[in-house]
Amino acid sequence: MRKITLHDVAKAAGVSVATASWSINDNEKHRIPASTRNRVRKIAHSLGYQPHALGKGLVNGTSDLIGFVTDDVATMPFAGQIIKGARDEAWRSGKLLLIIDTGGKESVEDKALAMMAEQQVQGVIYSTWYHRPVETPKFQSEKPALLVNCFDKQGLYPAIVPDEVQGGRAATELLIKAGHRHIAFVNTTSPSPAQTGRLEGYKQVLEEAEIPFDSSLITYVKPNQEGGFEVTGLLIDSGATAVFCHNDRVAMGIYDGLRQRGLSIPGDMSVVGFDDQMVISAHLHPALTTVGLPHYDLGVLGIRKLLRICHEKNANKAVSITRVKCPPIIRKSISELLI
Amino acid sequence: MRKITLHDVAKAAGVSVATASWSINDNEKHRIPASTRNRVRKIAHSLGYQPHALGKGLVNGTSDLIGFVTDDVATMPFAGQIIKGARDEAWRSGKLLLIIDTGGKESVEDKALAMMAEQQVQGVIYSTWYHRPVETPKFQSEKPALLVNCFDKQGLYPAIVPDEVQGGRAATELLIKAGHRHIAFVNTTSPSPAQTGRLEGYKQVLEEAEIPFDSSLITYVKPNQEGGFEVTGLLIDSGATAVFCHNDRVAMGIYDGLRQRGLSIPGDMSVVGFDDQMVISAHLHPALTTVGLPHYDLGVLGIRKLLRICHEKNANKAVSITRVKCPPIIRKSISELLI
DNA sequence: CTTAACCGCTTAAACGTTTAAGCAATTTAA
DNA sequence: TTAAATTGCTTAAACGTTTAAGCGGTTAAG
Repeated sequence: MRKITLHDVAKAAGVSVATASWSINDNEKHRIPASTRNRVRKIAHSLGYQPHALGKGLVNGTSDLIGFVTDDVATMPFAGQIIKGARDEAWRSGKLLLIIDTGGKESVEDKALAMMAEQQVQGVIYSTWYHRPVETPKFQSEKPALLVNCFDKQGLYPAIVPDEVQGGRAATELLIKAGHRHIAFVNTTSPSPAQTGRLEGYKQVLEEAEIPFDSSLITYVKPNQEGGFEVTGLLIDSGATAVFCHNDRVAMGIYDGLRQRGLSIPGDMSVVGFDDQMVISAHLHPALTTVGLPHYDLGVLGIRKLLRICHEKNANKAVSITRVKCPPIIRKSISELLI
Repeated sequence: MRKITLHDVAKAAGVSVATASWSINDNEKHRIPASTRNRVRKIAHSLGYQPHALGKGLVNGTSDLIGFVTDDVATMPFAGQIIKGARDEAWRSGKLLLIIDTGGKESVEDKALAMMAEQQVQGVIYSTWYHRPVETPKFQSEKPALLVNCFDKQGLYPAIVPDEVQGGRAATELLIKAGHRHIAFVNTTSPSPAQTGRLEGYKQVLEEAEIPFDSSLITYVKPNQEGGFEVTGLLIDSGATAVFCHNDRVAMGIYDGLRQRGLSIPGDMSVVGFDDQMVISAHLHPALTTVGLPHYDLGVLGIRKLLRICHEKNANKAVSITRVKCPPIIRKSISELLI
């Protein structure tokens, strides 16, 4: 049984292919009377007609695919939310995501961008699993492109990233509002927008609360469980009643460290994480109060902006960085301090 | 600047499009003398010619995309390895993965399968984030299809799944070899191939070691941290010296429970997990010995099998389920028992 | 010396769609 | 009553490839 083409539908309906095409798609220039349109549609459906994306794409000059190049979907799993957001938003416009993860290899990345161009994608989104500056990707076509969860050092493309400063503020505010005044900050040793942005937010809020900045409350560790575990001693010695951790994994390590010393959370120490890495944060004892990364929204906004650029021919060339809010997630790891 | 087509290349090289096409692709039926071929290729390259996947696909009757439909990439992150494996193997044959995750919604799934058909994919892989039986997906074309990490209840399609029985054996053997005789098994309450398979493996190994099966050592809990935490009491009372946990999250809960009672791992209790969920298992104190799921391999084998089916026209219709080994991952949570 | 095979290439059809241009019949405007 | 506009459609070109068929010219076989 051969595949049903538009031709078959047209013949069955006793009209030309042109009429069939206009009937099935709502072309605004060529209005077809409802009677014909419905008849053709009914016949198309009864024959089991399925449009042929390749034929369509060939004449339109573009497929209905949107390229999504990322360094690694799988490794840092919670970043998969970016894809989810992008997929949902793309879906709403009838577009499909063509995802390639490159494993961070530049050769793969170049090939990936070339393949996207070959596929005649509508545009390309370039995304990373953690927020960072990147070398400008070598987009292989003149199609629109933008960066999500990263930004190119030369500032040639629009970018959408989490607002690290606001995130740092949110975390610190949670502790301040609970009455804490001696708030340690366990930062990461890896230079990144997160490292500087969250610290900046922390400082801002302290200043606004008129708490003098005390650099002995700031420590730098590897951003994982081991880092948190090892810094616990210093943390206790510092006299802090609360700690803002660079991320949930560090917080998890500190949980371990405190428990090993017989200290309780939040009784002896209030803890705030960052990232809202569900597998961890929601299931620690007690559940961890943290700040989420707006991954889903990054994806949604990325596609939305990309499609907007696709549609406006008169390219609004204002290349800008959009910062998206990081929401505080309140659970059980902060104690209200009596003042 | 218009896009360079094969036509442009042909004209520049002073040959026909046919010759250009044969020169650029290595067609085995039509050999073109090396001199011509190299000349054309050089010109194509210097003009910056990029093949047009849509034109190609239209005449070939298929795109170079492979459909990958999954219920949820993002939620259960470690399953992203399936995609990684699939992507790597597809890449080796110059194919691209067209991934759609449906969020488990049937309406989305049906639409997704329809869209894959529209895109003229070479074939479709249907995958789930945990191993389970599924209703037979409504594949919308006669293209090859197969299931990965799941199998259809009617057995209409080939499937590739983890070997749960062997995994259960592997976990239990680790404990037996360390000298344990009283081995508890904290199973999940959710019915699944994992639930029955791992138990079966546990039983097999016990029997082979001539340890009588003791049903009081088997408990059933929700497969997460809370489940593990809550069962810790029972576990201690059972007199077991070791516990095989349905998964790493349960193990994490048991870590918490034991620690809260001042018991140590592996001194007071040896623990084996399942899944090798890196964020957890590699970073617990002590690092968790567990059994990995062969997600990456599932992906690789899935694509390999799919492409094989694509190529053999004389459809070898032997619809079979392939079971892939689950490797033990040895870390620090088992103590050698002196016998 | 004739016939057949081969070489290196060209011509042209085909894949399934969209859409500009055009045409006959009918309606509207003047 | 006639010209102009509108309606409802058709024809045919175009998108960028692949590939079957064919065509002169050379070489090999008999």
